[in-house]
Amino acid sequence: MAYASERERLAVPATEAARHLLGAVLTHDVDGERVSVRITEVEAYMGDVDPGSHAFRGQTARNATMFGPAGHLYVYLTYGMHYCANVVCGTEGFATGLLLRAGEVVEGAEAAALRRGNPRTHLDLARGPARLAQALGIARPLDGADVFADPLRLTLPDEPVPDELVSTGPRVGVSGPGGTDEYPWRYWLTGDPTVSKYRPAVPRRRPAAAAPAGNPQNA
DNA sequence: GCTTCGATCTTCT
DNA sequence: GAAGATCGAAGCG
Repeated sequence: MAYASERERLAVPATEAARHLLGAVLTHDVDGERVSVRITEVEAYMGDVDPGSHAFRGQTARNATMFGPAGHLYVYLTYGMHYCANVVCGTEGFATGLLLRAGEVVEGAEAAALRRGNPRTHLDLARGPARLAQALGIARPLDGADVFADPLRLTLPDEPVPDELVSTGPRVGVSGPGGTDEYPWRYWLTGDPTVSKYRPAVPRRRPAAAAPAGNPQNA
């Protein structure tokens, strides 16, 4: 079936697979409640050569899925409260993947809005990696799931998106090497209204000094 | 409208 | 013990 060849289209470097994934539709079926998202923005992570990747320091229990075969979902919790989802690409063992950064809900918008709580507009339903995951109902138990098998279903476009419709740029939220335009590994559909706004990576400020000089408590 | 900050907890050093 | 592939609300102009 088409499934085998669709998986093969992801078994290439993430920078290439990105053009297959843009415009693709990811569906998640939870108890008959289906939400589908058309992917409009992705970010490539290139395994152990990529300082911005979770896999940079080698395989751990958390990122094991990234080291597996293409076409599986790597789901992780970030900042203690948000889930993000990657589609694993490339060759097994090389830990490359594409972070789903943004998309447009094309099916099940009501269910997605319910999960999201308080979206301002339809476009906000899946704009941003954590929002997209939440709209689709993706959480940790889906880590390692096959995107071509229940309860997920990824449908790639018949043909890769033409280059002229794809923009590239620096990655978002990645600090240090790998976050600059030295690695333009963020891809989006040019002009798509659901693409998340670019925010430069800034290290969070440390909490105010734990022991301020003038504090009497600090002896 | 844009900028800044707090929430919250897992994972790795 | 510290940082992190984020989001949303509050504050300010």
